[in-house]
Amino acid sequence: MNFNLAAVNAASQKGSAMSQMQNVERQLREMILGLEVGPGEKLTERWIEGRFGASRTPVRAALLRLETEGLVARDGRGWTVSPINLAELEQIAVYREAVEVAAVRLTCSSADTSAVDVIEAMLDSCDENTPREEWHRVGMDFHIELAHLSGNEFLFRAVRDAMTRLSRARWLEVRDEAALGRAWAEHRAILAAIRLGNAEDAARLLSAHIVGSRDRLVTSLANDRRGLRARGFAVVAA
Amino acid sequence: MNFNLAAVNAASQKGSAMSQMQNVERQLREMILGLEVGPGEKLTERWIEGRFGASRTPVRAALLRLETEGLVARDGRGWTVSPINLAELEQIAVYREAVEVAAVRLTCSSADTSAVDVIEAMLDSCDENTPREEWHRVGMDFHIELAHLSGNEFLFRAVRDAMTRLSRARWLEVRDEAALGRAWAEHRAILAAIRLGNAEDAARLLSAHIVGSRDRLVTSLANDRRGLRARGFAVVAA
DNA sequence: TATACCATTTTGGGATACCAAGCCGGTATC
DNA sequence: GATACCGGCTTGGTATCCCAAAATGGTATA
Repeated sequence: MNFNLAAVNAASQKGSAMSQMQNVERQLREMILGLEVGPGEKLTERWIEGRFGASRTPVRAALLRLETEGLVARDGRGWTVSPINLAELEQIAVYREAVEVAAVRLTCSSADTSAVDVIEAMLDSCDENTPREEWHRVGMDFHIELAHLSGNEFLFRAVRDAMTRLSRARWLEVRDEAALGRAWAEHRAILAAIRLGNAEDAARLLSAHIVGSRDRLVTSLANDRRGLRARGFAVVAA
Repeated sequence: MNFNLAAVNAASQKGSAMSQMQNVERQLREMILGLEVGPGEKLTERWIEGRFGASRTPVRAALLRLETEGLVARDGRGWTVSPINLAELEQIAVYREAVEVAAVRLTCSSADTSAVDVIEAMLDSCDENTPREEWHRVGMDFHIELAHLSGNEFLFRAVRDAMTRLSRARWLEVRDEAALGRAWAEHRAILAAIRLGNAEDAARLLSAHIVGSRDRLVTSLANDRRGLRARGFAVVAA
C-alpha cells in the first residue's frame, strides 16, 4: 500500500485484451493475498480507484466478486480486507476434508493415472533453491490440481476457493524446513496411493494431511497472534 | 416476463430499508427461480433496468452476484439465464453427497438432537392440502437446514448454493405422489438415524437419497427434454 | 436467390455527477 | 475539562452520459 500502480496498470493493459474490471479484480486480489494490504484494513472505493487508475464502476465490480471469494467484507457502509479468522480456518479444514476426499475417491475410481505424473512433477520442481513463495504456491496448487483430476467442476471450485481463503493464513504461518518436508512426503504418499488405485489409503492419507495441516496452521497463528496484530494484521481468535 | 413491476417495486421499497441493489437481486432471482424468465433466455441490462425501475448500477451488481450463484451466465458480451444442464445436475449430486454426508456426520457426533425436531416439524407441515410449491420449498429446506445443524458455515453454504442451482430443475421435474411420499419417508429415516446418533446409517441413507433423487431428476428431465425445449426452456444434455 | 457489404441501432463497459448518510473535528456551553 | 452540538467533509449508492464493439437489417451485386 505504498506506490502508485496506475501507470504500470495502464501499460500492462495495453498488451492484453483484459477489461478494467478484470484488471482491478486481479490486481486487488494479488495485493490482498500478497498481504500488501493487511487483513482487517479498511478499503475505500476511491482509494482503489486512484490506486489502479480505474473508475468506480470496475472497482465496484471487483469488490463484489472479491466479496464472494471472502477476501473483502462489508464493514457497515464500507469495505474491509477480511481479517484472518481462526475459527473460519478450522471450519474450512472440515469442508476441505469433505470435498477433497470425495474428489480423490472419484479420481481413484477412474482408470487414468497419467495425470498424477504431472502433479508429481509439480512437487519435484521445488528444491532447496526454490523461493519460499514458490513452495507456497505449489503447496496450494497440489490440492487444487488433485481436485481437478476428479473431473467434477464443483469439487474443483470448492477446493480452489477454500485454498484461496487459506492462502494468506498459510503465508503467515511460521513453517520450518521439516514441516515443509513432511508436507511434501505426505503429498507424495497420497499420489502413490492414487496410482495404485487404492481409494481407501488415499482418502485416509489425505484426510490426515488436511487435519495435520490445520492443526499446525492454527497453532502457529495462535502463537504468533500478538506479533501479527502488532504488524497491523487483524487475526480473529477461534 | 410480461407486466411492469417498477411501481410495485417502488412501493415495496418504501416499507423497508432495502437498497435498490438488494431489491433487484432478490426480485430477479425470484423471477429466474420461478421460471418467469426461461432458462437460456437472453437478458439485457437495459431490460432489467426498465423492468424494476432501477438504474444500471444496481442492475449490474445484481447480475454479478447472480452469476456467482450460477443463475445467470455471461453470453459473449451479454447475459443469459443459465440453461438447465443435465451434466451439471449430475456433478452437483456428487458434490452434495460429499458435503451433506460430511455435515450429517458432524451433526451425529454432537449430542444435540433437539434441533432435529424442528426439521421433522417442517416435514409434518406438508399434507395433501399443501400446494405443490410448498412441498418443493420444504423439500429443499430440509437439506439446507440439515446442513445448518452441523454448525459448519462452509458446509451449510455449499448445500444452500447447490440446492439453489437445483431448484429450477426440481421444479420442472415431473413427480408423482408416490415419489414425493418416498422422498418424505427417506427424509424421516435420515432424521431417525440422526436421533439415534447413528452416523453410519444416517450417512448411508442420505447418500442413497441423494443418488436416487438425482436419478429420478435426470431421467425425468431427459424424458421431458423435448417438451421443455418447446416451452422455450434451454435444457442441455448430459 | 444468395451473399457480401454498409449504415444504424443496440448493448455492455467505463466515467462522472449528484445525493444522502455517516464520520470527524471544532466550538460553545456547562 | 468534559460534553453536547453543529457544520463540513468523506464515502458508498445511484443515476446518467459517453463510447466502442457487436448485432441488425436493408441493399446492391454477382
